[in-house]
Parts: sequence; C-alpha cells; structure tokens
Amino acid sequence: MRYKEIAGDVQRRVEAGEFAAGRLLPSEAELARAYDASRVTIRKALEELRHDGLVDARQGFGWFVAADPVRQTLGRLGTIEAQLEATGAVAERRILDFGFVKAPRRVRLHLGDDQVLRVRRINLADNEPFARVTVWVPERFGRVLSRDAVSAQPFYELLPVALGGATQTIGAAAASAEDAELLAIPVGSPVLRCERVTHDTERQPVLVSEHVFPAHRSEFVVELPNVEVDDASIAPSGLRLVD
Amino acid sequence: MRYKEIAGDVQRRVEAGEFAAGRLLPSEAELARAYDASRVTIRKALEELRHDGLVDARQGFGWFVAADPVRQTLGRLGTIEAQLEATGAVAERRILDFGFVKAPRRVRLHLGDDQVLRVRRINLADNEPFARVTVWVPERFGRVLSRDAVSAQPFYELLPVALGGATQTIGAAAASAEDAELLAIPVGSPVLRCERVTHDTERQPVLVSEHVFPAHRSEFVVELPNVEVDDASIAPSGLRLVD
DNA sequence: AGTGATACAAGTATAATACAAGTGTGCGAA
DNA sequence: TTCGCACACTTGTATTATACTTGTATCACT
Repeated sequence: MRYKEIAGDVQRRVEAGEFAAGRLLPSEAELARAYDASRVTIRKALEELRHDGLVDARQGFGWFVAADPVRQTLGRLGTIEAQLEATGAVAERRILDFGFVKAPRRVRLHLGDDQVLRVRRINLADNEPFARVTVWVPERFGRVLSRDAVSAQPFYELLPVALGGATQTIGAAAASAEDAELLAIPVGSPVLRCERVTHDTERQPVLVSEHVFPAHRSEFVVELPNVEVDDASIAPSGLRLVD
Repeated sequence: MRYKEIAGDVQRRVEAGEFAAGRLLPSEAELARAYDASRVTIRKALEELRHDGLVDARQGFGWFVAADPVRQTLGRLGTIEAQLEATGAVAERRILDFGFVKAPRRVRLHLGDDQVLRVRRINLADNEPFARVTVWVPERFGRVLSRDAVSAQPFYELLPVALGGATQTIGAAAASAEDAELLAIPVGSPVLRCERVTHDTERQPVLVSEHVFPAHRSEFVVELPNVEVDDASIAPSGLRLVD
C-alpha cells in the first residue's frame, strides 16, 4: 500500500508548510522520481489528498495546496462566546458592581456626560476568569438598563442605537493587586489592557470600555488588509508611542 | 508562473514611485528585454495590473500609471518613522545580527523555507530604544539583501514583490533578560509582543517578524470599521484565547 | 487490488512571429 | 507659420510552436 504511505508523507509536508499555500506542488513526474514510484501510485496518493480537500489540481497546470491550513485555524473568528462554545467551554459573565458614578476624565472626554453608568464584571470560560471588563455608558442609555439585563445580554443588543464601529487601543501592563486576584494570576504578571470607544453609525461615541486579559491566556489577531502603510522594517502599523 | 512574478515586481516599482503618476512605463518590448520574457508574458502581467486599476494603456501610446494608483489612505497613521520625525525625534535602526539560520518551527510553517535570513535589530527614537525586532526572510529573498541595505531601507522596499497585507498577533509578556537589557527596562516588566506575517498580493507569506515593545512606551490603535462582530459585552473583537 | 510502464489526449504557460491600428515627431511643401 | 505625410514606435490581436502539466486508458506482472 505504497500510495497510502506517500499520501501521508505528502500531507505531512503540506501541513508542515513545505509547499506554501496556493503554490504548486512538484509535478507528478518529479514526485514519482523522488519517491521512486510510478505515476499511477503518485496520482492515487494525490487524489486521496484531493478528496480530503487538502490539495487540488487543474489539468495542464499542476497540483497546488487547496487552502492554507495554517490560516484556517486562525481564520475568521466570531465572538469570543461563539468561539468558546465551539470548543465546548461554558461562557459566563459575573457582575461585580453596577451603578452610576462620576465619569473619569478620559471617559468624560469621549462621552461628554459627567454622570455615567459603570458596570464592572468578570468574564469566565469554563469557570476560569479570562477577562476583567469595565463598561461606561452615558446616563441617557444607562437609565434604562437593569443589572439583570446587563448580565443576560451583550451591551450592543441593549443599546437603542445602531453601532457603527469602534476604536480600540491595546497595551500591556502589569496586573494590579485587584485584577490579579480577580483573574487568579500573580500580582505584577503581564496583562493585555484594551481600551475601546464604541461609536454609532454617526460616529458618536456611545460606549467606553476597558478590558484586561491575562497575557498567558489571550492574544489579539489583527488583519491589515492593504499594506500601504506596512513597513515590516519599522513597526506594526497602528502602533503609537506614548509620552 | 513568470507573469505573476513580473506583475508583482512591476506593481512594487509603481507603488515605490519609480514611475511617476501619469508617466509612461517602459514599453512592452523594453520590459520583455529587461525581464528576459516574451511580450506575451509581459502583457499578461500588465493586463493583470490594469485589471487591478493600477496602470492603464492606450494603443499606440503606451502604458502609464493610472490616474489614482489606488494610493490608499496612507493618511491615517503614517509609519512610525514619519510620526517620529513629525515630532522632531530622530529614528534609528541598530542591527544586532544578520545571517542565515535554520527556521524556527512557526516561521517554517508560514514561509515554507527551512533556511531563512534572520535580522535582529533595535529601533530607537531619540536614542531611546522602543522596539526589539526580529525579521525572518525566505532564503530566495534573503540572498539578495545586504546588511547595509537592511539598515538603510525598510524591508518592504527591498523585497522584489508587492506586499498585500499582513496578519498580526498581539500579546503581552514579561520582558526576558535579553530584551530587558536591550530595551533598558527591568527584567519581567510587561512588554507588548507582536508577531506579524506579511504576505504579498497573492496572499503568499513573504515575511515573518516579531516585535517587542516596552509597555510603558507603546500601545496599538485598531480601527474596527464595521461592527458586525462587535460585542462590547464580551471582548474586543479579534481577541483569541490561547491554550 | 496494487503497482509499473507506456501511450495519448487535453490544458497551460511561454516564446516567436506577424500584422493591424493608434500616437507622436520631424520634415518638407504650400 | 501651418498643413500634410511619411516614419518610427507604440499597443492590440492573432497564429504557430514548444515544453510541460494533468487526465485517462491500456496492458502486464505480482
């Protein structure tokens, strides 16, 4: 059963990235020489991989890797919740506190309001905390929100406006004593700190939130679609030096 | 697939401004001689670029750079260097080492090559280090790069392909002993760690790089234009839980 | 059934060539 | 000066040839 061996080996090589995605594999003739097998056997192996969707071929063109196996895993990811559920984990939101407060300076700068609803909570996956989140909502929206509603539904479903996008700032920091306890990590260990301003379709800010993630459990994936800005030489685009 | 290579190279040259907007490109015959390809192949490459709106041609006149060569919004945030220079700071790249190495596993997964050029360097602003960068380049590109070239120009100007985008992963970590010394920060203090895979217009990975920034000096700004995925309730989009 | 060897059909990319048709330039004639 | 035209050079298009690829079939051997 030589063709199964060969199929396995080629599959391994494809998945190891030896043949980059979308690019050509060696021709059947070359593979036949390399594996010291006949073209019939090589074809049988390749056709098995084609059936699995790993590679494909066009007559007169050649064999190529069908889809980037690496990219597939990073692929488009839905919400964190959906991703968690896909893996069978149980997502939970635990509200720490809920009430109106005087807006911190940077929140007031965005929302304008002086009084805002502040909701602090912990997000858990499979009973393990993976984020500490604080959300500030303008008073006019906050008045109609209840603690129960907030714990049951995402904010974006509760707000009476259509959301148009967001700007988020990602930084690193050392875990504060409080965050460390809430997230069950050592004080001072690295965390990802993300501040987000969500705005409606008119680009009016409607939500300010801060998210803190333990570094060992989370990372961001950002797609930079058109590279105009891209200069691998300097720094990832979007980076900003502060102070 | 010679014509795709040529298309990529011409695109790069156009975007690098080698042929000013509205000016003529070399004639098909000249290009054929320069690339040592037939006119058919050159035309196929140019027609691909025409289809993308980058260039156009008139019979009897020649090929020219299209009116607006899709010079997309470089506006938002220029390169870090430009930003630094705008504030009067002096940007500098200091090369730590430059040479061919066996590709680490995750680099090989993306680039396919086993032997890659690795360039490590420190980026400084006003003599203060703000990033430690490692870049891995496939052997076929690395062979034509010199240490001097790399220190003088950004990679994206040196690679003979047109870049099409990138995927970057942002995480937090504690500074290793070496990074701490290079960046002049305490060992174990939080750093932003960014891994980027830059690909060409065919979505073929051409560059893998790792960027480490001291947390106190840097943060990422990400625009989330359309919110579909956005759930302020859960987590910033693009977040991924690891392990 | 699996494998090898061979042959041929059909598709693809490229090269070489030819010719039609449009554009710009320079020169000579009016 | 200005018009007209040949000339060189350009892209647009087509044809032919070649080398290489996959697709498919056949026959033989174990």
